[in-house]
Amino acid sequence: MRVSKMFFQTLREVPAEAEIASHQLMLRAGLMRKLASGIYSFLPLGYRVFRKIEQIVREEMDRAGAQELIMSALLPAEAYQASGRWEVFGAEMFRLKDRGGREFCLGPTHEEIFTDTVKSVTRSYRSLPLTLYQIQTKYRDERRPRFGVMRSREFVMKDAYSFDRDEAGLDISYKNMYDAYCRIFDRLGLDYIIVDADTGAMGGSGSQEFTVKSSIGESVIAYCEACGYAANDEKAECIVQKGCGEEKCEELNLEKVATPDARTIDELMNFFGCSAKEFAKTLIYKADDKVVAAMVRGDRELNETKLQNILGCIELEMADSETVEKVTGAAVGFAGPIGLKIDVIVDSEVAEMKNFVVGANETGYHYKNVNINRDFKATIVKDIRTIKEGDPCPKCGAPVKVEFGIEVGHIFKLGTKYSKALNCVYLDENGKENPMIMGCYGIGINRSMAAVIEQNNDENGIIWPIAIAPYHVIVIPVNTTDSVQMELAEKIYSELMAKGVEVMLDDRDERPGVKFKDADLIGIPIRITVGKKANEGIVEYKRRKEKDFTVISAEQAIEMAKREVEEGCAVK
RNA sequence: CGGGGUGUGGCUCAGGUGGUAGAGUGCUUGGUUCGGGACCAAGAGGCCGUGGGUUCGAGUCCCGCCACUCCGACCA
Repeated sequence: MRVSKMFFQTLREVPAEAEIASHQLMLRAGLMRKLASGIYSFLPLGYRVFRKIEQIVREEMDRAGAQELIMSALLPAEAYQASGRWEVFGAEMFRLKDRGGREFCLGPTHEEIFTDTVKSVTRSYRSLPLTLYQIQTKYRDERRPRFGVMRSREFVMKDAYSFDRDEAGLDISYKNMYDAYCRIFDRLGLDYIIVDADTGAMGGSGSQEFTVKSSIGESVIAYCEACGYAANDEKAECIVQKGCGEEKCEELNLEKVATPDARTIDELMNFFGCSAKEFAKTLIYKADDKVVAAMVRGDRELNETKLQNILGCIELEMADSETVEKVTGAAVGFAGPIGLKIDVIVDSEVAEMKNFVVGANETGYHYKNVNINRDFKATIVKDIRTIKEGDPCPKCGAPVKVEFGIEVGHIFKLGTKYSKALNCVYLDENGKENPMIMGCYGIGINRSMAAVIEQNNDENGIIWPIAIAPYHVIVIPVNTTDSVQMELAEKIYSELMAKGVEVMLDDRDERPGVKFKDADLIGIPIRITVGKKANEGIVEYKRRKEKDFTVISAEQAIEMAKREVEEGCAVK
């Protein structure tokens, strides 16, 4: 491609809307343009990268035996109503009606539609196992689109769905996808970690996230360097640290204390002059239509995902102050478990505490020396807190680390959630009907692209891995008015193309500085500069990721580039 | 959904106390340059987000709306 003819534009200044490196660079390098909040167009240069990522995903899916198809993004409501997700998705689903008033949505994900399709085609155990996939546009009306393409309202996802006869078959299909995902993210050049995750709105029995470590990531992961345990914060199990002597502690007499103006844990710490660990927070939640109380230690954060899973509710939110006052009979800030008439879910750590402080359900008062079982009863005792840096690893007990990550892939064991809801069954050898056992597997294409940039950039711009670079090589004649330079540049350009190398020729009548800056910004892995020594057939060969260049003959440069591209794109 | 901020050429931004628009960059043309975002000159490009109000007169003041953006949505 001749740069003079290319539809692209680089920006010298950082667009005001972009906060993070990948977003800034994608705009500055002219890979994409914003149309509206969370909605982007990909321009030719960006789309080339996009398609290469898609292609890697496609190759690995095919290699894993999955079959590609494509479904509409515009979907009738029925299948989602059957699975219950028409309600579950809530405001996040783009909904619309046709002229006849029938309801549709723009698909946020396609479990229901795949299930429905397989149901109508596949009847026999002989046809299983089966894995299908598509690379298709998804729509989610995000609460808050952010970070460019990292969290957008329209995005492309590779979604795959496996159908098996039994759990053992699912385990094999799942592992197969797991391995394919590792190959995909390896080929994309990403540094990632695989963590256990909650199944969330998808339902099912197990799931793992492929996460790229990054400070701007929105998922929180806890991992153990000692044993390799890794899970996201929604999932990471918390265990109770024993041996602090509480067990032997004598239970003191319950005492009601006037605590005017002390509502928050900070205020209470001041008032009582002790640490947050000696308080138990009582949080009032609305779980669908039911109101419940949940208790965690003063220094802990409640884990809403865990609580939601225990309660089995669809929606979970903190109760408003009106509800809190009605249920506790006190202003917000004085809730406690004693005398409450609603279910009380107690964190396993709180169940081990002795003589702690809770709200008295009376404005301006707290109880001290509270003890579980003597003073109140828990409806359920379970782990409902969020893991923190330094907490013991649930596998080996060593302190865990907590970091942020970008979720680029997610795999789930769905089980029969959708096949039962939509009656997707097969006949086994005995002619008996059984629901298919499903798995589903997603990769965000746009997000993966942004993640690669997050991990591969410097102050000058993007540094693409060769496998997904928009072009492999850029040839820069320093002076386009010099016919010797131009002739050599043209020769290198056409010879590289003849060898199957994707190459740009920066034939613009610009000063060399401008061309170098642009080449660095858009991150082309190999740069061949044709300058003063063109008359001797000598050029400069420079890699984007390295600081220095080497001076070699044009022939050597062509050979070297060809070899490097072959190596960089090779599939192991 | 709650709170804050911002809307002025493609991009980054100026425009006290009201008097119908500027700079830099980018773009076009000519010239001088030519190894890390050159210089000179001449141009093109804006119903100042939108609707209303105040006023002789609104980019500027008042009200509504919209869009974009940041923070929060774990406060007991």
